[in-house]
Amino acid sequence: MPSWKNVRRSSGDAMKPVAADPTATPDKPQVSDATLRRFAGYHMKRAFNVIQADLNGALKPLELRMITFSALTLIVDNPGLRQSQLADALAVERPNLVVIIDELEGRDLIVRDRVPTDRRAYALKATLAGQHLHARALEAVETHEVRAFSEWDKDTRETIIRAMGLIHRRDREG
Amino acid sequence: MPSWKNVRRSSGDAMKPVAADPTATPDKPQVSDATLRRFAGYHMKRAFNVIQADLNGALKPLELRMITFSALTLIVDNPGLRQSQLADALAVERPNLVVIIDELEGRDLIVRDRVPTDRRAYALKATLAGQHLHARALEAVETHEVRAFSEWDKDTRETIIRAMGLIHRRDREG
DNA sequence: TATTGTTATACTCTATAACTATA
DNA sequence: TATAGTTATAGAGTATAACAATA
Repeated sequence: MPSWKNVRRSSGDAMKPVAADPTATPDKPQVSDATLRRFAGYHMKRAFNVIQADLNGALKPLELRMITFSALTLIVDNPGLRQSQLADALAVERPNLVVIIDELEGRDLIVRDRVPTDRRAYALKATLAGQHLHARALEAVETHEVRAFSEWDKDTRETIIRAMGLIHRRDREG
Repeated sequence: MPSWKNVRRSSGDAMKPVAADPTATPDKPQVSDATLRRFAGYHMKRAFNVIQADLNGALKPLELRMITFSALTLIVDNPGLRQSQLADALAVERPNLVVIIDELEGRDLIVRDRVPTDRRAYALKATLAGQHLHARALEAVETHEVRAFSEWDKDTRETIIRAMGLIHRRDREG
């Protein structure tokens, strides 16, 4: 008799419905995710949602989110960066970057300086306040990463970073 | 002289702005993501965006998305599943699941059967058409995974699945 | 009282077309 | 003609409060 646990699928019975066990306990039966669990994409989605929510929580006291933190970081590390370069580096569409920059500029964390040699473009620079907030945010994110990935040993962490890098580098270049 | 490449930060110079190199070539200078690159969360976000977009492309011919594919899979594997259980298994809020179920039901891929013993609840079951579409979708997703993760060797793939599993299981249970 | 499914709503993220001012 | 930044807009995804029917 099929049960909620250990449901397995093969090409042979793929079309045969597996009946729900009517004698299962009335309190929550186990839901089998045996099929989905085979896919790395499924695990990535689930894990990333947890990480992102958790990171945003860690940045909330500084009124930053993952994306505004990332933008601020790139501006601090690359003063004079233009919006189009930043959009490209963050893999964000230019129109969507505008509101992010507006937000950071409105809080006086960065400035939009005109580029004298190209009056269409802005050179983005962090203000002193922006640099200070960034330093605090960096600490918060570092603390978060240690906590969020505490179950991972060093090798696992390096494998993840290398493997994820392969994916988005291929997308960038291929 | 600081350049766009190889910008590194230490606590000592964290507050000192690194000037943009005004002599950099007018064509795209390199943007340093040295700081961000240290964080696993950053790599996960970038990689997951690529994978999700790619998977949705693979499912598009079947008019499914990642979330509708996942829902259909769980219903096929667990006939009689209730919406609240499915929402829980998918880590989706119940209100948001309603429209997903509406969509699958509207396409006659699943049915909402009343549960005789609890007239508040629905027992979700895949129709024959739903089972057929699911079998085709499963093939598409399997093909996609082989292609999407072609740079990963078997060990890497297993490490990812195990490591990601640790994150969302902790979230689920802790 | 508590739970199942639902409606309404809102906020974020993402994606595209079209405009302006410059080059 | 092409590019940088902008506006407007639309579609997903996600989250919460509150309701009707039922337990």
